[in-house]
Amino acid sequence: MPELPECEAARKRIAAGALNRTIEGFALGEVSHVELPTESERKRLIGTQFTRTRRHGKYIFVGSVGGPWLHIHLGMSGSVRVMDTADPPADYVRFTVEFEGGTCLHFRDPRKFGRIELVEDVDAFIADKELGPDALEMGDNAFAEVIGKTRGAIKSALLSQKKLAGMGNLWADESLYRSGIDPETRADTLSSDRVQTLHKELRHVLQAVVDTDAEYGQLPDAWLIHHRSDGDACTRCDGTISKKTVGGRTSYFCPDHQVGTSQ
DNA sequence: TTTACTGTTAGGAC
DNA sequence: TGTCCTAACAGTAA
Repeated sequence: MPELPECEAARKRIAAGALNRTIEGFALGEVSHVELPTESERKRLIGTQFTRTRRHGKYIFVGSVGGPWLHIHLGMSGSVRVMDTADPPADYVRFTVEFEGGTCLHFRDPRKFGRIELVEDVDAFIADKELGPDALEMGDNAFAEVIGKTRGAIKSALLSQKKLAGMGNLWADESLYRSGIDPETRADTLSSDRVQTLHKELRHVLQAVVDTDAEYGQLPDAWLIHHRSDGDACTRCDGTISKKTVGGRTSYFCPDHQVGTSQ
């Protein structure tokens, strides 16, 4: 379930279990329609070790000083796990990095929207994709500037990886819920106070989820994440949760306390 | 059997 | 030129 916090949890799992081990080989699962490193790219990595990780938004990188980076994007349903080679394999494993000593890194991807590729220069990659600043590292002024010149819905703006990298559907809804902003509100009509509130809540949401390693069960029951269904009681007022489509994505919100900008 | 889905992106509309 | 929106991608689960 990969938005920024889920990707950060994945990065931490890789950093904890897959660094400083010599790469012995790779295994491919059922890989039609999945973007993976070519055979010659895989050969380049054999005998080397990963020594560091990076993450920008939803993009995860594993690499070594002077060597190429393995870029991992989890797509809509991807996940990674460090396992013992002897452990029973999970379903939908598309790609496995096998390390010396019986450890391996599994990339699972049921819906095949994820991808793995070799990248020489992470900063150039980020520039090439035109990604915005990482959502957790963006400054107040930069956030206000980007939101202030967006004419579309605020929800769509939050989801645009070119404006800020890392927000996804769930945590965008959660941030707007806490901020009392209707997801359909035109971004450039929000007062600077409301933009500042939104930025504060957005960071709070992402950081709190990062702190639980994206274990949703550890998040407070009052969070929208536990009430994403039509007709649930709002946990912040007397309203009722409803849903609508904004920018082509389902948005859960409370019409009583989440309001737009009045004329 | 039908419908929805946590991400990205090409192509078209404005 | 730029910004925004929609549909499509593939597979599963409710």
